[in-house]
Amino acid sequence: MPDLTSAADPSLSDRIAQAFPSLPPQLQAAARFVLDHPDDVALLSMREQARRAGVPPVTMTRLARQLGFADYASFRDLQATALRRPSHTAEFSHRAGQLQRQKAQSSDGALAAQIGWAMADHIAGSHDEAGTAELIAAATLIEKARKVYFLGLRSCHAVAFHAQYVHGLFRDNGVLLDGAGDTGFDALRHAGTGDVLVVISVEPYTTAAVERAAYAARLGMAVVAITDSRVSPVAALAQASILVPTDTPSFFHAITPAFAAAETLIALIAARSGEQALNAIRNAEHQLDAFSTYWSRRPQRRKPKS
Amino acid sequence: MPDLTSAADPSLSDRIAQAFPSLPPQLQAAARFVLDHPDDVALLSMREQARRAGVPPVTMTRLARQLGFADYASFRDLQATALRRPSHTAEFSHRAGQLQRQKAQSSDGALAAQIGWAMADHIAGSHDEAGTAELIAAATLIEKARKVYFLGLRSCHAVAFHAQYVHGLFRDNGVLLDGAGDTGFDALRHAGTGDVLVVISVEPYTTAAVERAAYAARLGMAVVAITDSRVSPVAALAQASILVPTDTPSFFHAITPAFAAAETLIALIAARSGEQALNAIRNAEHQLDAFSTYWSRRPQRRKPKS
DNA sequence: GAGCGTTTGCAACAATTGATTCTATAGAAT
DNA sequence: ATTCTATAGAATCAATTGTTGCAAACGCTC
Repeated sequence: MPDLTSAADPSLSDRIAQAFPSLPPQLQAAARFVLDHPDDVALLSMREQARRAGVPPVTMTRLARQLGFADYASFRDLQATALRRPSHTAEFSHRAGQLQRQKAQSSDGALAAQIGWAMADHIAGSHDEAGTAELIAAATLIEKARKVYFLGLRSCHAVAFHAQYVHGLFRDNGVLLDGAGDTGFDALRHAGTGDVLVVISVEPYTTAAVERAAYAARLGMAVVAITDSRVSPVAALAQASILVPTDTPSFFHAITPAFAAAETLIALIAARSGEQALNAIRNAEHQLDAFSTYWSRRPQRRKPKS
Repeated sequence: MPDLTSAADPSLSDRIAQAFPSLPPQLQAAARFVLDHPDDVALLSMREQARRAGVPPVTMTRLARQLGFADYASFRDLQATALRRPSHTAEFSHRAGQLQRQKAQSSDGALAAQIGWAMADHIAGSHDEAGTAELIAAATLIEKARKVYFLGLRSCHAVAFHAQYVHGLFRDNGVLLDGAGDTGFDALRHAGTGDVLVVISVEPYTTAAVERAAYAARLGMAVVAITDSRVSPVAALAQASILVPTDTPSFFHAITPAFAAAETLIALIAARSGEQALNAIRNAEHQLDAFSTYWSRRPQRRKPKS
C-alpha cells in the first residue's frame, strides 16, 4: 500500500527512508505512516496522525526530533509547503538560499529580494493555464472591437497609459480615458455596442473607475477587467477578467503584476494581428526616426539595414 | 489524467463567488481572502487566517455557517480534500507539463505563458544580490535628496509616472518631468546639487531623455537610472544604475521588469522612512476618504486591531 | 540475574484552537 | 427622533493541540 511515487518532496522522504533502518520499532511505525501518507502530515493534527498510525502522540514528536527538526511544527511546515498548489514560487526555489544570505547581510536587501520574488511569483501565477485563457478571451474581444478605451486611475493609471501606448503602436482605435480637467470620460460619449472598455482597478478601487465601468457596461460595451479578485466590483461587470495578485511584503500593493498582464495582453493582440501589426510598427518607427526621437551614438544617423 | 494541480476546486469557489455579493462587508473580506488563498484554508488554523485576512476569528466561523456548512471544520475538510494529491500521480515538473499542454491547445496560450515566464524570470533576476545592492544604493540616494525628479518618456513614461505617484503617497518632494506642450522639463530649472533625477530609459532610448539626463548630470544632480544595459547612454551618467532585461518572445520590449524595479525601489524608500512614511500614507488615505475617492459597497468601517 | 542504557507510554501541562454568548453599533424603517 | 434588525467585536468557554517529565518495560552485556 505504500505509494512512494507520489511522495511529497524527494529530499524529505529520502531523508526519512534513509534514517528508517536505524530507527527503533515504534518510530519506524510512525515514520512509515508519514512515508505512506505524506499529505496527512500537513492536513491532520499530530494526535490524529498518531491515532491512525497506532502510536501514542509523543512518538510523532520524537520522530520529528529524530529527523533533525526542532519542532513538530517545522516538520509539518515543510510538508505543507510541498503540498501547496504549485504556487509557482517552487520554480524559483533555488533563490531561497540567496534570500537567506541576503537576510544575513542586510534587511533592506532581503526586503527587496522578497518583493521581487513575490512579483515574479504573481506574474508566473497569473500566466498559468487559467490566466492565459482569460488573456486570450480578452485579446479576442479587444481585437474585434471598433474602439478600445483604456481606463485606469491613480495607482492603475500607469498601466492604462502603457497599454494604450503600446496598443497605439500598431492600431489607431485606442483611446486613453484621461483628460485634463476631468474631461477624460467625455470620450465615451459616442461609445456603445461593439466597443470595448479595458479597465484596470485593484484595491482600493477608485469610485470613479467603478462607476464609469458600470456606465460603459450599461451602454452595451464589452468590458475587460484587469483586477485583483474575481469578486472585485469591476470583475462583476466584465466579460473577461484577468486576475492579478497584488500582495507584497511592502507597504503598497504591487501594481507590477497588473502591468505585466497588460503587456502580455497587448502583445497577444499584436501577435494575432501578425504581419499587419509588424508593418504598422515599422511605419511608426520610421516616423519617429524622422523626428530623431530615438537616441543613437551619433545623432541623425540612419539605421543600418542589417 | 485530470489536472488537479491548478485552480482550486471549482465548485466551492464558485459557491463562494456566487454568494459573495449578498454577504455583509466583513464576511466579504473573509470570503475574499479564502478565494484568493484557497490553500491556506486547509493548511492554516482558522485564527491564523482571520489574522491574515484582517478580521476577527468569529468572522471565519460565521462565513462557514453562511455558506451552509455546519462547522468550520467541514468547510476546511472540503478544501483539504481538494488539496490532497491523487495518490498515484507521478510527480513531474509542473511547469513543463503545463507548457506542453498549452502548446497543444493554442499557440496563443503558449505565447502568453512564455511571455509571463520571461517577465517573472527577469524580475527575479534583477532582484538578485547584485540587483538589490544597486536598488539599495539608489534608495539611499533618493532618500537623502532634496528634490526627486522622475523622467521617463514614451514606453517608459508609465514607469516614471507610477514611481512618482507612489513616491508622492508619502513624500512631497517628488516631481514628474512631464508637462503639456513640452514644458515638462522646465521644472528642472531650479535643480542642482543635492537633487536626484530618476531616469527610466530602455532601448530604443529616446533622445530627449538622454539629453535631459546629461543636462541634469551637468547641473550636479545625482542620477539614478533604470535601464537595460550597463552601457546604455543613461547608465553612463548615473551614480546608480538598476539593470533590467527587456527581451521577450513578443514583438515588444518588456517594460514590466523596469516597472517592477521602480516599484521595489519606492517600496524600499518607504520601508526606510518607517513610521513617518506610514503616517503620511494614512494621512493621504484619510484625505482621499474625505472625497470618497475609493469605492466601498457601504461606507467604510474601521479595521479590527487584529 | 544484576546492571546499564535505550525505548516506550502515561499523565499532566500550557498554549491554542474553534465556538458561544453577549453587548455595542450602524442603517433602515417608522 | 425612535425603534428595529442586521452586523460586528470582545470576552469567555470547553476541547484539543503539541510538549514535557517521569516511571515502567525492554534488550543487552557482564
